[in-house]
Amino acid sequence: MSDPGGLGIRDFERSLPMALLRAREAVMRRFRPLLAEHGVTEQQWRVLRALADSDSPKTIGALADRTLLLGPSLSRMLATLDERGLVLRTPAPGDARRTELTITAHGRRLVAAIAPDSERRYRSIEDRLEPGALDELYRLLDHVAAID
Amino acid sequence: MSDPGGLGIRDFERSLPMALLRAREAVMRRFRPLLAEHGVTEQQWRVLRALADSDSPKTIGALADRTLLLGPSLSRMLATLDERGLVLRTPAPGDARRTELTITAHGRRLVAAIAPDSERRYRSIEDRLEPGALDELYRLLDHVAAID
DNA sequence: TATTGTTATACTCTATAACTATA
DNA sequence: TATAGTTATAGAGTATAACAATA
Repeated sequence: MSDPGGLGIRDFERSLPMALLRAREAVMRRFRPLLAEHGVTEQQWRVLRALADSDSPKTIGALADRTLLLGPSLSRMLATLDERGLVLRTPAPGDARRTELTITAHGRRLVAAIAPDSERRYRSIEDRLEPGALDELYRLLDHVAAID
Repeated sequence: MSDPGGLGIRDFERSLPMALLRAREAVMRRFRPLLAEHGVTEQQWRVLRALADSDSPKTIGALADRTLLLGPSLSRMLATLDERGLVLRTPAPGDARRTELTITAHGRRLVAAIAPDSERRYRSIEDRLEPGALDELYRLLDHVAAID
């Protein structure tokens, strides 16, 4: 059924946003309980992961691009994470408009505490797919992400 | 860089939820302006598409599964769509607990009005990918969605 | 008792605009 | 004037629990 209602629109099952969302939901259903146990939201986890990823401090703008969060959302979230001692906000040397963000030792410990269970769940997903499926999936997703 | 911070967690770029989100964002960036022009949110569009897809009425529960929305969110949203004359809520014959939902003629006209532009944008995405990439992507996404 | 849906509540995120400080 | 970030505000969605009606 390629045009079920005769409305000139593709089948709902053939909607790329829906297919991406469904896959993401299936994955996140396995990770959300873990994040909840440690008191972090999905978006906060994105921020902590992005900061833990490298040792170089990041500006808020760079972090917003990387985590797909908007400036105002990030701004408030970072204040919360700062209060919890998970991140550090310092004025950028050389440009006082910028804020540099680094993850604290406490923040790193939180990431490290979640990591083993996270990797275990990740592998259980990988094990249910054909060999090489994830590599191919990443490749295609990167292509789609690069369209604009 | 497979374990950049030495925290036992995979690189942020190798996070499946992030890769799925990035791809979805790239796609949605092209569709959101169109939906906004017609005064529907992303989630409302999901509901209208799901209802337009078949002629058989759907219960709220079935619709929630299909659109990946929660009951309470759907409940309020359907009240709004009903007020706008886009959907119809009727008690299910035989089981008064259930509500059956159908898209109205007005709703179908809205879907049909958005469809051509939507399909055009969809094809422009398809054109930027390798031939067959979308078919393969759907196949892999379906596998991931089926893990639970 | 279990199921279907609604209402209540609190929280978070999205989105845009206005504003401050700095460049 | 442009840029980086914050604050303000409105709106929408997420998530859980409590509730009513029906099965």
